[in-house]
Amino acid sequence: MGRWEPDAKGRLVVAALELYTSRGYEQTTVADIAQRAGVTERTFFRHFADKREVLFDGSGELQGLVVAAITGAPADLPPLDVVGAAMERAAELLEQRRPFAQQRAAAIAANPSLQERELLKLAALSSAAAEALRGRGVPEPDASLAAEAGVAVFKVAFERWVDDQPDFVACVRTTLGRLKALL
Amino acid sequence: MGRWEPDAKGRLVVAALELYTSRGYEQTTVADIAQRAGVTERTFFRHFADKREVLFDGSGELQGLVVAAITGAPADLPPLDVVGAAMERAAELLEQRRPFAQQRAAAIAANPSLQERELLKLAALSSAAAEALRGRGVPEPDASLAAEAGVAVFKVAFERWVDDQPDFVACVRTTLGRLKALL
DNA sequence: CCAGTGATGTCAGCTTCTGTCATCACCGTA
DNA sequence: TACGGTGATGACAGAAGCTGACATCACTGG
Repeated sequence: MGRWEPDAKGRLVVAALELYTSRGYEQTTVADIAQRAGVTERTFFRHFADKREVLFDGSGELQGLVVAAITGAPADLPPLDVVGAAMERAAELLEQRRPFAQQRAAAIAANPSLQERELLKLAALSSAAAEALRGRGVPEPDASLAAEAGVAVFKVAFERWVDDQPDFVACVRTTLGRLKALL
Repeated sequence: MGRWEPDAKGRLVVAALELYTSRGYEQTTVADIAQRAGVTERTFFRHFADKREVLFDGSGELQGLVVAAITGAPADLPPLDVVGAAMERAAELLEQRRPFAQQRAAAIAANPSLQERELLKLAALSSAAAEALRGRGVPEPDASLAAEAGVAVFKVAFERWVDDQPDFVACVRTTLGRLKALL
């Protein structure tokens, strides 16, 4: 055994989610989270840039998956379907952690500060997707529009998946279908 | 003349935008803004919920315009065109204040904290638009998707308008056209 | 002339977040 | 075995964001 218990970062994530859920984000101080995780407040800020970021540790991984899927998609697939297929890849990450994702989504839905951070992560995802589309030769503004539309599909599909639709890929497919039908 | 100079709120907005522009959002303290506006820090927080909100005072007005436009649109117009037409109504607000809007957009683009707040306002706009569409009988998930797509069009069109395309309505029209072509 | 109202000032205090230095188990190397 | 470097953590001070409580005082209506 080391000098400290291992995985301080993971303990901080769990502690934060528990406290955000039970007493709410605003009523939770970083000192509370740190104490529950068995570290000091200063250590929290070494692992996470701020009090919100503790719930968004996996966003980089998700973005990497999506970008790779866009880059590796068949060359003749239309932009919107490329992004749609890439969003389906997110299922691999999500389905494994369904209970965590649901509890996390509930905490975020309950607090505007956390919603802001979520929206920023989704905007970053959209920018990265647009960049990947441009790498495939899709011009502007089509790349940005397809990326934004894809993220919109993701948002709606994710909401349905959290709200008891068990198959995320199916959620994305039907949602994308509805979007296409709108025109 | 009253006990105090009138329009403290307006002076705070101007002072904040000037300071965010010249020395940056993070390097500006609320005390700086208040001093430049000739009030105390406490008065700043009476007019604005936090340091970011000072740049988003007009967002409620914009949302009201858009919702009214959706509610009052011709009954047979397809949802996406309803939202598109509503976004064009934003031109009335924007074209009047072009220099202000440009300087404000530059400040926001330079700082992630301000971007978060902007994204939250746009998400609120999207929610309100979806609600207005539902009021017209558009079912879910079509209402949310059309609203999200409309906001995506707004974002891209706004970016082009700020970047020297003088006619906002034209930006919305051509951007919406590109989106439709994607499907 | 006077009481009520509303915008502001003053001040104390909590929380978030940062900079800086100290500690000390672990690891590779001599 | 001894020893110096490394990296995660603790301890502490302090700036800045934000809130609650109370005081002030021009203005307003009666």
